[in-house]
Amino acid sequence: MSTSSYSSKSDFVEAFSLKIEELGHPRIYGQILGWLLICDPPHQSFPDLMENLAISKASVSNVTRMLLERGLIEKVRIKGERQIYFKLKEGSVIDFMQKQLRLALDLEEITSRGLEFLSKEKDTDSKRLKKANDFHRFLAEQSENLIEKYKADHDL
Amino acid sequence: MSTSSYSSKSDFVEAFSLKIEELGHPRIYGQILGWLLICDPPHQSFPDLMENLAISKASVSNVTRMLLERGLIEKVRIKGERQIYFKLKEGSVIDFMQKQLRLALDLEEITSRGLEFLSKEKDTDSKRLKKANDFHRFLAEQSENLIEKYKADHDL
DNA sequence: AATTTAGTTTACTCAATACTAAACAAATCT
DNA sequence: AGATTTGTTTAGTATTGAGTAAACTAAATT
Repeated sequence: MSTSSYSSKSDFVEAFSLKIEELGHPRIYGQILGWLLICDPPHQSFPDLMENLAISKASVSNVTRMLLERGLIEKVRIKGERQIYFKLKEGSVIDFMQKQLRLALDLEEITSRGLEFLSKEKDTDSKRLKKANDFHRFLAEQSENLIEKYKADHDL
Repeated sequence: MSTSSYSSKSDFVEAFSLKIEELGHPRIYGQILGWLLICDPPHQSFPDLMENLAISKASVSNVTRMLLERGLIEKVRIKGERQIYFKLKEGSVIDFMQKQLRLALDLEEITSRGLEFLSKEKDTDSKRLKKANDFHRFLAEQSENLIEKYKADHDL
């Protein structure tokens, strides 16, 4: 499987945003993140984003707000300029994936409560759920460790 | 945060399916998986699923087909009975999460191709993308290791 | 063979949401 | 103050997909 590379920045942005979209985010969410990974300069204005991604002003406004709230991008102000610029926040890639890994933690909690209920009911077969709970706890703990280890080793 | 447990099996199923739904699956997808984790007996017929989950026959047919294709459930036949039964496949919980972890691998590949393109273009700043690629490769490798370790230690 | 049972497929409805255009608000410049 | 630039909010369109009822197919029982 030789990784045939992209033939434009747009190609990368599309592939990247498609993957992000699969996770349930709006298309433009991934487009902006992807673009901010490779654009030059690293900070981009409203018109920059509108032109390069072919999206409306309203979309830039709405989606940048989402990304700001989630702490994935930040505003940049430049002296003497009226426009807002946006750039990726340091560590945003890690934060993004860390959020994904919360799934294991959530499922651990849900299965844990399920087990608690089953025990009250003296339910015959809690084996399946117990296995699931074990696995999710393991995964939640270990993946958290992974991130911490990475952060420690790779300075931010 | 004391985990106040559920007060019915349905409560568990709803909580579980809601979390699965967040991942982009249909509601019923998670409902069936959740129910098959706690139902008694572990194998369930069309009417079982229709009644306990309050869903239509068509939905049972469609969603069980999806789950079968993905290898998360399997058919059970009982001698002298015409009905099909479904049960969770052994290891389905692990398989499910392993699929989630593919995200890191996919993003590693996408960022890798992006870097390849940037290098051809002699792009000034590939620092952001390189960092992202590093991180995703780390995560893909390590999380794969985690699963393997778990499988080795916990016999299936 | 005819009828009942079991499951699939088709066609439709309904709800959610992404995205945008246009109206609006706020701030800066002349 | 008036005009222009910059960004937000509102209201509307359009697409997508989940879920179901009903029609259909296949198999087994009488």
